[in-house]
Amino acid sequence: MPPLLTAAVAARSPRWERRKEARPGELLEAALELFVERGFAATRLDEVAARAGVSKGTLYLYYASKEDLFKAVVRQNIVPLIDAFSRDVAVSQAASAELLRAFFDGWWTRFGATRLAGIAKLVISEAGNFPEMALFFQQEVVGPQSMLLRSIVERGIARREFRPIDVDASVRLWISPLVMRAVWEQSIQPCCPLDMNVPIERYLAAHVESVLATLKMPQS
Amino acid sequence: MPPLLTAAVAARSPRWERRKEARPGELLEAALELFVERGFAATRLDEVAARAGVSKGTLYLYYASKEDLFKAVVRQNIVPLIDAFSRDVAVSQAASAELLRAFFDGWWTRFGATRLAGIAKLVISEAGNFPEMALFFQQEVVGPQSMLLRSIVERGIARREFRPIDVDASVRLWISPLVMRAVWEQSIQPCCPLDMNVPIERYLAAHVESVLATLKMPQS
Amino acid sequence: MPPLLTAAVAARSPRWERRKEARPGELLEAALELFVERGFAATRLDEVAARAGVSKGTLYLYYASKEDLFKAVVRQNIVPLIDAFSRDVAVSQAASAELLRAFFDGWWTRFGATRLAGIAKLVISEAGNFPEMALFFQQEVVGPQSMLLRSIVERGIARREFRPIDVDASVRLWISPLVMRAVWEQSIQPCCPLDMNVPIERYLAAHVESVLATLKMPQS
Amino acid sequence: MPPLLTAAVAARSPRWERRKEARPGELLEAALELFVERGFAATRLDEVAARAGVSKGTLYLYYASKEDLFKAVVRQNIVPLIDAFSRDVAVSQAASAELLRAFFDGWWTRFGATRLAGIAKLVISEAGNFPEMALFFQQEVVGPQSMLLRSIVERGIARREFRPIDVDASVRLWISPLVMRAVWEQSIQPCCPLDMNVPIERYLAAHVESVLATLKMPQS
DNA sequence: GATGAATGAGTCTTCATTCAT
DNA sequence: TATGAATGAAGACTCATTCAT
Repeated sequence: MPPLLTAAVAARSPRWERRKEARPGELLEAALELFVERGFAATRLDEVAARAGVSKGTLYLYYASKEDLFKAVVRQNIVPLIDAFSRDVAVSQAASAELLRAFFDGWWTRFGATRLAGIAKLVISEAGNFPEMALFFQQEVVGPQSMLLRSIVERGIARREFRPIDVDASVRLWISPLVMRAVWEQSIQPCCPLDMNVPIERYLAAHVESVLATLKMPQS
Repeated sequence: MPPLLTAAVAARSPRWERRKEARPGELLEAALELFVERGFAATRLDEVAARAGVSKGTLYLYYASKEDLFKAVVRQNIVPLIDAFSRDVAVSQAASAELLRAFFDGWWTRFGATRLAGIAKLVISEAGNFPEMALFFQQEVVGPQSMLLRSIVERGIARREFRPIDVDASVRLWISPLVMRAVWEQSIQPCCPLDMNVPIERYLAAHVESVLATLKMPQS
Repeated sequence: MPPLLTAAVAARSPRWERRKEARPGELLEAALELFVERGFAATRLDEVAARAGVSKGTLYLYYASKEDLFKAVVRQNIVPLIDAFSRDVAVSQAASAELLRAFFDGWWTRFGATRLAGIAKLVISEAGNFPEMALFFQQEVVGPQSMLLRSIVERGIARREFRPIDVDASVRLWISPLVMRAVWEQSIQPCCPLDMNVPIERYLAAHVESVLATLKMPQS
Repeated sequence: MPPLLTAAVAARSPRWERRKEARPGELLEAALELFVERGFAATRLDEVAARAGVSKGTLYLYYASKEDLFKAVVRQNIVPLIDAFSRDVAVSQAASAELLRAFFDGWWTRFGATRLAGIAKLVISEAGNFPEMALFFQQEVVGPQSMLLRSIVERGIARREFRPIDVDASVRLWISPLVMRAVWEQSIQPCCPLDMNVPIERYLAAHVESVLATLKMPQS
């Protein structure tokens, strides 16, 4: 048997297999983009299927309905995000100020600059129509991240690196600029070509500076 | 004459009433609520009309299309807001720190706690489908308010009340928690009944404290 | 009392009265134009009323429905047409050839060049939706005119001015070019700006010539 | 197993069938009938779909809008008609009188007695709303046919078979009775059950006779 | 499994008709 | 009598969903 044929067969078969495996992911990818851009109702399944390179009927082999697809998009994109971040921060021995800086930089790198930004915008937009999603998002994403930031702040206060403050309020307060910036870049920003936004580095630097100034011990 | 008959006649409401003056406002009100709650596409004009107490056809006497209604909702609710605020703050003789506090409190009272919060959420959600609205919102609302905050900060720096900082970045940074909180209360919050959010007073207080800490002159 | 005021009052009042009398006619006029131009369904009562200078509600004071208006338009424009023409021709002492020429010229002047042309186009177009109108038109307009033409031809044959022919067929045949031309000018012609149609005089002359050639006695 | 069951199973027609090839034709057929009968505006797409045996939505798989369907109906039915006729007549070696007779007979057989008659009535009725269609019809149908008739007449004159006449006027004149009769049978005629129209053979015979009498050389 | 033709419920939009003024 | 705001039934069109191939 000619080696070339063997190779061709060998090469073709796995790709076919791989595509079949990859279908759900490709569909979720396409759906995410469109849902983020247009919202749930204005997204047509025709387009999702087309962007994923399959027919509309195929979509229904993987997801039972449009709602189903929406929920899968949100869930599948959120779940992988709630893992590694906490661990990295929790085991650190660095100074609390450094931890804070790492938290904000890491948040942006791992979430704000990724598709989580789109998910956040999506969930905020469709919360009225999908309350479970909003709750899920709050519990699985916002809550844990707040806890993480809270733990850093509380560690700093316990260690007398930071002065005591209203932790509950501050945590929600200091998460906001990150989420807001992420959401902004997904919605308003693309519509304002003339608005030169501040570069993210300066934005983050100013944020860290502000947070640290607030936490600075009185005499130090 | 029997009182009952009188009552019956008085109670008999005509099949419809002629209220040309009041209609636009009632329709915009109803539309605003529904658009904010469900988004543009998921809002049915039947419902808008029903909530305004008119028939579907009447809606078209005042707005030529669903898009038209949407734009009217945004515009009519934004325009009245962009006036008085700046003037009040601009003429103040108070210390810059007090001005800042007034700005944040005022922002919440005049915007965050009003229907502008819903508009903001709406514009963010539908920016993909209505870029002009997003641009309009940025130019008429976000921009002017940023300018106002910026002018306060710069006044304080010029007067040596504040230390010099990255004004561009800080302004955007310090607006975020207000907008975020407003949007949050319109979307995620109502879906999370168990999440006891920090009261707005503590939230604002923490914000002002943080901002002032950042702006404090080194030795003072 | 100042004479000017008297004059003004005197002048206004009759005009007001006159207008009231004239309303139905003005409405029929406006309706005729629009019905001819766009057909029954595509004509909006808004426009009819506007063109007649009244409100839409006023229209209903004179005509109970759109169908009613349509029927009035057709009837009121047809009825005045079935009177004088026959008499003029019937009493003539002229040679039959001259009578024929007079018939065709008269037909064009009295019908083809008037609003009857529009009515004809209208009735033909809407016959499917208003069979009674079509029947009415046939009986009141087409039939009588055919009878008139037939009587002329038969008189000529009886007097040996014309040779005997298939009168039934010829009468219908020789009416056609007139009706066709009239309809054409109401529908296709306005859409073909580059098509230089033959002037009506040459068209009629050719028609009369053709008819007379057909009717000429063999040896004469 | 009971035969009845077998029959039932065999007879059970699926909820819908997949007949991509056949659909456009069936839809155009159904649409043509209804458009001719009722006009454009009064024809409902539901009915077109129902008559074609499909659902309303299916119609939109093939035609993007009602206007689109209308234009397709006109175009698809006209285009096939503008070809063979000219060739047949043009190559003939017969006497010009015979050619003329062939032209009129052929016109009726190929156009007047076919669905073109309905199209003509349709175009005349809707010219006000679809000027392009009217222009198209004039250019593709009326124009070419006039040219054909004109060429026959001019050939006869050139060969001294016919006497010289006003060709432009005569051509338009002599086409009219055919078009008129065709249109008549599509609109007024069906509404006048008592009107015994002249049979088409006598009508055509009288027409040919009239035309030939007009064209006869003086002394011959 | 994959396809895409077919479906039909759902929405926006129009407009003849009504009726309070 | 005249008005024009209000109505609601009707119709074009969309699109999530189904199913024969």
